[in-house]
Amino acid sequence: MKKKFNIKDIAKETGFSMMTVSRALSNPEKVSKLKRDKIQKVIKKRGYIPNFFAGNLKSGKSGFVMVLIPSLRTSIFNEYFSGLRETLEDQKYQPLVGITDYSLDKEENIINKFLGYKPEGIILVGTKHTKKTKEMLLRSNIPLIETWDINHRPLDIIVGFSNYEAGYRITDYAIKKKYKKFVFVTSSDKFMQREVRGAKRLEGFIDRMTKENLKYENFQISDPLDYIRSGEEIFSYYKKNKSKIDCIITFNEMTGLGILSTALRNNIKVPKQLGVAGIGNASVTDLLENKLTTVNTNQYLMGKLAASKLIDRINGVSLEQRIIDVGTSIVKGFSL
Amino acid sequence: MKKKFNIKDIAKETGFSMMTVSRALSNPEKVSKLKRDKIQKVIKKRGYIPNFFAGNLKSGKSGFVMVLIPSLRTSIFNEYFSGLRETLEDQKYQPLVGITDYSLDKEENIINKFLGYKPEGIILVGTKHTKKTKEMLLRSNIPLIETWDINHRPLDIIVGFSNYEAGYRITDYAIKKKYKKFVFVTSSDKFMQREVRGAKRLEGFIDRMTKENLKYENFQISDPLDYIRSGEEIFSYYKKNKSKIDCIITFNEMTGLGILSTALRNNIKVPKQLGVAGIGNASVTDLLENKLTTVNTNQYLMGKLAASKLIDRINGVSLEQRIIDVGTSIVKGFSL
DNA sequence: TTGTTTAATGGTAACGATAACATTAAAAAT
DNA sequence: ATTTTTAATGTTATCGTTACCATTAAACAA
Repeated sequence: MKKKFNIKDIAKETGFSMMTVSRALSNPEKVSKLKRDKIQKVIKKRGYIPNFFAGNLKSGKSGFVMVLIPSLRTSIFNEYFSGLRETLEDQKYQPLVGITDYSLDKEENIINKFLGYKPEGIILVGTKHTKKTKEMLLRSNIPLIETWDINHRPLDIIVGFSNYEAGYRITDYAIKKKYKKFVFVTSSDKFMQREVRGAKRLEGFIDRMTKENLKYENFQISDPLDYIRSGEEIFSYYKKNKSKIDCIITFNEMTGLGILSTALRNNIKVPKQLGVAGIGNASVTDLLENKLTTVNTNQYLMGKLAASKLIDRINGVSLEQRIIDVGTSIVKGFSL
Repeated sequence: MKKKFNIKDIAKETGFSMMTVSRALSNPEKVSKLKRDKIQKVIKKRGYIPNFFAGNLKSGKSGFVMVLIPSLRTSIFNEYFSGLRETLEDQKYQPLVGITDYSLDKEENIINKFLGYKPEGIILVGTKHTKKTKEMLLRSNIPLIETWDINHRPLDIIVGFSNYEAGYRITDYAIKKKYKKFVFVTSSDKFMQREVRGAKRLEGFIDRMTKENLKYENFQISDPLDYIRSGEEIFSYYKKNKSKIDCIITFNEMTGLGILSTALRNNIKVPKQLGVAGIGNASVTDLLENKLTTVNTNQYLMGKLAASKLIDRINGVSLEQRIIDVGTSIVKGFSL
């Protein structure tokens, strides 16, 4: 094994003490320029790489921020993650990324593991967590942001939007467009236990429907990650029940794109014959010729805001609000 | 500050030695069930969280794998990253994600920083790096995979495909479809210094063109990350030069989707009046009603393969091949 | 001049875990 | 009964930094 080169060796080679070398690295202004330069020269020449583990161990500061995301396989969370990452990076925090696959149990496991990296902050998606997750989080006493949803009892701070409102709003918009016969698409029950936010969107839809005294169906797709296939599933359901359906609203945007694209390919007249809308606006939503009508949930902003509130919190800045609503708004497309 | 609870405290509380506790955590089978259970009970009761930094420092093993990606803002790297991540996670490795924004200098900076986390492996996108990057990587002597490209002088191991071939192949396909007047879209020169892989795709295009004695143009978009706007830029160029263009090939898939969608929206008859093709197949490419013809570059497979080769390498498994080509293939859409 | 502040440096003791070796007791082999 | 092997545990010495406190010299003030 290669012999490691460390601060001690630099100290020996320069003749300075270890502390001076350590300071030259982390508090350069506390060391005379002369020594700093000599130290830098040796570092360059020998290719010294500091060991963060040692530093973190002693200082107790890791620079890590735990970032948990349901998935990065589809593009749903890309903008959100970019917002987070850019802001964290600007402030010299290193995101530690974990993928939960929409599973609260996986979330629990990852949190349990990641706490060992002594993150200085935590950013989660969703406000629903297992009991043990909550216990761990509270016990750890680490600044925490929950995102992508709103409730009135944040574990620490929430930066999100109301999924209920999103469902309600797009439904309201569709009703005003005179559609009468609705289908709301969610993932299968099995998956829905995970997809908490989808359930809230459905609730919003149902409430608006009920208010109008309209009937509706809830169609469930088998694999929410495969939106191409989902599109086909929904379409074949539509074909069988054409007379009973004039508007399809999906619980997320990728599924909306899936059914929209399939419908167009099958020469359905959208939005005349069939209205289609989704919820959420990953930037791909404006790609289709027949742009998807959807609900803007401000992912990028939400990411940026979540990160900056977290950093405020880490730095002990006092916050006026613990619940920050980034809001939702209709994105008018052509599909509805 | 909250008092920390560590192995020493568990040792005290159970009456066992620190080593027994340590073993109960990392080599449970080496500790009698009786003690293990008691230790587990205390851990649960007190919410003990191990400190990875301490462990890593002593053991020299971090469990980290450095994963550098040009961008996660668009969906181009989603599948690749998912492949990587899933495989790494299966083998208990924790990806440490860095975003380079397609910049070789940023890549250098991130590598320099991340080496401090003592990663056990490194996975990069691309085979072109700054001189200092190469020096650092070689000096570090850490198993390394380069991806998304092929050359014959790998720093360590390459798992990729030929971007030249991808450009050549889609052009060949387009020529066989009888298109004659080509535009190849890349990003602006400024950006192209970064977009090494785009340049190679262009080369492949040019070589195929030259062979056929066909003339062509190279149009450059201003912001490759904004494919909606790129679509409009390309389209307005097309409108001005309609008579001189019957086929547009873009250096990546998102830009291809951008121009395809804009063209359709403007009632251009694709593929009759205008052929459109991209290179690369993020799963969104099949979304459009008029599905994009493109080149499959096997991202998910490449990710999985890169990760598993890396792990082999970490484990000292001897490899027959240091250059692994995942290949490319035409994805027949309707746009060309 | 003498006392006081400031800047630059160094010595020592951790941070919290584990590798490596040592020990003991029990089980197996002769 | 004695030796050998195995399993379970403990002791000690770090891993590579930085916090903390001490020291020295120079700069400034009274």
